[in-house]
Amino acid sequence: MAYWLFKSEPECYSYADLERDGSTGWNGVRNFQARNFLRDSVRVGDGVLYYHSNAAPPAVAGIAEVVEAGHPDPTAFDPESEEYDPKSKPDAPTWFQVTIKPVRPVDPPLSLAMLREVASLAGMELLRKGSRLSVQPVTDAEWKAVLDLAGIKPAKKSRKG
DNA sequence: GCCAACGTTGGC
DNA sequence: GCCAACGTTGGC
Repeated sequence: MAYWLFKSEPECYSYADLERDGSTGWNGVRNFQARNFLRDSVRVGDGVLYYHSNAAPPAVAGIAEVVEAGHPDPTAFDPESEEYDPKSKPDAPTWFQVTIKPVRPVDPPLSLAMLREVASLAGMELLRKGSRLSVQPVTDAEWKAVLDLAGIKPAKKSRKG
């Protein structure tokens, strides 16, 4: 079980949009490092911090969960899509997506400014100067700290009976 | 709107 | 393989 942070501009696709849709393919990622995470590392059941970039304020707006691991991003094959990439072929896809579902909103959202004030998050990729990675790993400690700030109790581990 | 930081492209 | 030019990201 691993944790991730996914960025989305709320004008484009917000956490509320995810709740409305029930689940979504995280498509349109066109960065190789992020692609590698989606293709190789993100697993079913992983936790996702849903981050609103280019927002006022930029903030973690929700918690999501991975329901399908990496598979080809269909928008890359679609000439009608803005994300179309003719170099990506169905038999040799370049771009991948995972499918996520909403778990619960973070309300009020945890703003970037608030996260910067938390000592235990000082090493977080999101807070690194110049960080632009749209799919990034989150450590166990960072995940716990963020959920704690959001007032969310960690999910009970099923106890061996 | 500004601009720093970054990733990609392409000439050589 | 280098690196300048360019386009994009994303906070402010």
